[in-house]
Order: sequence, then structure tokens, then C-alpha cells
Amino acid sequence: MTEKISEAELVVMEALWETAPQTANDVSDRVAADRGWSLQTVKTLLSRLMAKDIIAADQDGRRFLYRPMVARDDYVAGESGRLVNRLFGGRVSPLVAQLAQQDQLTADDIAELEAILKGLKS
Amino acid sequence: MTEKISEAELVVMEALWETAPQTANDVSDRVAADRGWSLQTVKTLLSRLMAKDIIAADQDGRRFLYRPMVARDDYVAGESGRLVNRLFGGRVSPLVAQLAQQDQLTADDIAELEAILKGLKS
DNA sequence: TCGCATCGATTACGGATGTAGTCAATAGCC
DNA sequence: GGCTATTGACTACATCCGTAATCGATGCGA
Repeated sequence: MTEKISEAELVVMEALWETAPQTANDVSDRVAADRGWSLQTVKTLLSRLMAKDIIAADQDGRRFLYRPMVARDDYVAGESGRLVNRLFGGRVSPLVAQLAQQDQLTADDIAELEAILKGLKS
Repeated sequence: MTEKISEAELVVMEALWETAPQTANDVSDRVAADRGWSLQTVKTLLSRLMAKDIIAADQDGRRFLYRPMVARDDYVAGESGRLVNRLFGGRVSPLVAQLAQQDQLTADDIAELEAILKGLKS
């Protein structure tokens, strides 16, 4: 059971999932655009992620190269499962029904869902 | 934009969504089973939910009857949408693909999903 | 070799959260 | 009419989170 990733930490994780390994500066630059965080803030987040064993760092000269220890897919799987359990009693179809009602389903989504279902039935 | 409902607050909300209105004692009894919280804890959570305008209370003699101001469906819709946006770039099908891969899809789910899709295409 | 720039580590601090104790009012019992 | 139990309000306090400043080590240019 990996520890919880906070909202701000997740932003850092997305940067690391996109490219790894990266230095603190790399991450900061990548993230600064949207969030306007200082370099220090990003470093703190990296430290916290290290403390939670969600990322690791390899020394490279006198700085560190950070890389994820948790795959994005695994994280996403955990979060999705948690949501489905918390709000839909573990059932997936009500979730989709919910999203369908919100018009969050694009035509592409519908086509892909059909493909997924077809695959499952085989 | 309703304010954020914390994990502990959500437990109280579930009790209120199930039955409303209820007194603080009712909620506490209902919730005590799983969580073992003291009555005071539940009251604090009720206060915070009141402060966030997520529930309301009507005086009944010298106590209050609490009731939700936010429908469970609305909350669930918000959370689902948020998850899909945060983790799947707003696309629903990757979410379902993800859950399918985790074997979170029951046969019933699959049948229901097909029904939902059929409804959408009409 | 000496100062400066750079890097990670440590510390800070306000707000949210989880959990609960205490207080003041009040209503009912004796 | 005074005591006690109940109820909501207020207060407490440790932890986590978001955001950042500061510190100490170290490598590099002058």
C-alpha cells in the first residue's frame, strides 16, 4: 500500500512520469509554467515523495536524478479503484452511467468502450 | 462550486444521505459501528459541514435535525468528473480500460455497460 | 585559494483535517 | 427550586499540506 500522493505532489509526479530521470531543476522548470512554484517548493515536494518511497534519487555528481518508483498505471489503478469503491460500492457501471449523464462521454469514448467490452466477452 | 468534503466528513454525509433528517446522536450511532468515533467527533464534523453549507439543520426543540443540502448524485458527479480529468485527461474510456484490466468489471457490469452504450447511440 | 553559485537538507508557518475534551445553556426529574 | 443529563458551541492539538526561506556543504571560476 503506497502512501497517499497529495495534489501538489501529483503535479511533480506527472512531470516525472513524463520524463525520467530528471533533476530538481528540470522538474521545477517543467512545472513552473502551470503552477508558478518556486524551485524550493518543488524540492520540498520531491523530498516528501522520497520520504514516502514514491520516488527515488540517484546521485549524479553533486545533484540528484529523481525517478518514479511507482508506475503511473499503478497509481491510476489504485485511485480509480478507490473512487469506485468509495462512491459506487465497487460497481463500475454506475460510474459510467454517471459520466454518461454528465455528457462526459465523447463519440470516441463510446466506440472505445464498445471495443473494450467486446474484448472482455471473448 | 461546493466546498471540498473531507474523508471523515464523507462518512457523515453517507449517513445523512441514507436517512435524513437525523439528530447528531442518530448520525453518531449509525457511524460509530465502523469508525468508533466519539459523539463529539461526529458533532465537530457536522459543524464543519454546516460551515461549508453542505448540510443544514432545523431546530427541533433543543436539538437540531441535520439534512444534506448537496445531493449525493451531485457530489458523486463532481468527484467522478474530477478524477477523470485529473488522471485520464477527461477521457472516460481509459478509465474503464483501467478498471477492466484490474478485473473490477463483473459480468453484470459488462451487461449494464452494454445497455448504457446502446442507450447512448440511439 | 577565496568567494560565489548551486544543490540538497532543515526549518517555518498558516490552513485543513482528524479526533476529541470542555463549557454554557437548558430541560427534565426529584 | 435545585441537581443532573443532554445538546450544541468553543477550544485543543497533532498531523498533513502548500508554499517557501534559510542553512550548510561543495564545486567552480577568477
